[in-house]
Amino acid sequence: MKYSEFLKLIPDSKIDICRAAFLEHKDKIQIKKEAVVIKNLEKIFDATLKIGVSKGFQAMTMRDLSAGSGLSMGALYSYFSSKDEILSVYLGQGRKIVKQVLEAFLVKENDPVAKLETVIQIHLFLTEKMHQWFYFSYMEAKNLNPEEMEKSIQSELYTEKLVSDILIEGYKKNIFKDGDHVLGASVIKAMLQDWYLKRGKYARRKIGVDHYAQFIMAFVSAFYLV
Amino acid sequence: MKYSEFLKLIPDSKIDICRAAFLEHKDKIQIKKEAVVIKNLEKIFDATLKIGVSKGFQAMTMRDLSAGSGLSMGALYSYFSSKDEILSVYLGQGRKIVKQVLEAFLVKENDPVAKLETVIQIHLFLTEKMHQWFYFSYMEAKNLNPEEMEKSIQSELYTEKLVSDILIEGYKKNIFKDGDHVLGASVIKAMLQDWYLKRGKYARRKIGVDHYAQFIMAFVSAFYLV
DNA sequence: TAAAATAGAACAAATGCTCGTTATTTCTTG
DNA sequence: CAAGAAATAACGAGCATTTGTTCTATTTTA
Repeated sequence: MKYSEFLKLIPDSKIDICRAAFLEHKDKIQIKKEAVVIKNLEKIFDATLKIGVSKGFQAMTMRDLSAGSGLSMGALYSYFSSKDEILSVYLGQGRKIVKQVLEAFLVKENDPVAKLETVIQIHLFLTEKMHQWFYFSYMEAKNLNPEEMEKSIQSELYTEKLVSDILIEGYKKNIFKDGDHVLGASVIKAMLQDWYLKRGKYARRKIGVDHYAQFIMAFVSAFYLV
Repeated sequence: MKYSEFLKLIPDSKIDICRAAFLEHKDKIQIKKEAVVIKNLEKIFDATLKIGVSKGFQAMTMRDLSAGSGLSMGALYSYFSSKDEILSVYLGQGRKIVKQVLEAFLVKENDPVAKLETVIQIHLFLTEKMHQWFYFSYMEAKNLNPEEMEKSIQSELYTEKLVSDILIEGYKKNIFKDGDHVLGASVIKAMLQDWYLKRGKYARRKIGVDHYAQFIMAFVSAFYLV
């Protein structure tokens, strides 16, 4: 699959995140009308991402966010009860989308090689589409409270397990070589993460996501295909 | 080479960093006696690393640092003129050590395969020994001023170039396959970085640095060896 | 005892958050 | 369908606290 095809197949993640955040936090948000909430959550999350990526969440002040989102301090606090809550909710909702999309695409495949290619591609495509969110999530996870941080770690391990399960299945079907598949998955994950952690570098070198996906698949295949 | 052997071959990086920092900033540091400076720089850097890794440099206050290092606020400011300067100096000195050690080991090798193995091993061993420094450096680089940030990026690209040069040399000698060696080096770098970015995960799984180095070498060899 | 090093109170600026007020939208009623 | 009333949303100055930094007083060292 090409990235361009992928884009056509998935809904707009931005609005999804805002709608889901509203539904899940309806009781905490002091604003009642859905349309208003979604419109402003989008402003808040957009500004959080923009400022957060450029100077870090800790360094972002509520005044920065107010200026960036176009909402007053007071308005911000009628959507979220604290600065930290913005981070928690935003990262939490993003994680859900990631899980949903990955599973939706993986369920279509049966062959281990196709599954491996799919998980590599879709992970890269997702991180391409939401690259700022991923970068932000990676860099700011340590600023979350312990339980939210745990969720973040679990989310990482979940993706890794998707990969290691595929490797193990492939080995059992005599398609992949034997080996430490957990460590293998870990290393593959590292390569996938590099795509959004070093976005600027790859852009400067004019390496696109389709090319990167194909390269990673070749790299991994060389080691695992029998 | 094993990590245990590596450790015997290199001097204590902690004291090296402090001594180098003193020599280079003698004029800026208001304290005159070298022994005093080095003793206290070590306390300051240790505390910076400890607090910085756990809560991030931005969130670390000078009072945290004062408590953590056992020095008063006044004392801290007779070693550094600002909080940011601590970060700049510490990261800068660390980068120097990394460069020195990598080059010292690489110069001993001639064969591309041996060079590749060396750069993988030494990079991993260095990041094992200084893993907190590397993690801290990676996470806080974006909080540096533009010129220091540029140095940080250059330092990353330098390591990558070490790898890509080896791959290209190996290709010219018909030992390695053809391909996009810059992209290859980039991906190898990502795997190397994972070692210190996910230190906790590997520790929990009881995977040691020697085993990880051997795995990465096998992974890379499968793709590159003709 | 003079120089060097450290201490920690004091200061201005900045920060997260609150709360009384104002503006806007929606509903009610003659 | 007005126009007043009620509900909802947005505003932003102000509060207590915390922050990086400075400065003078004190202690330590040689």
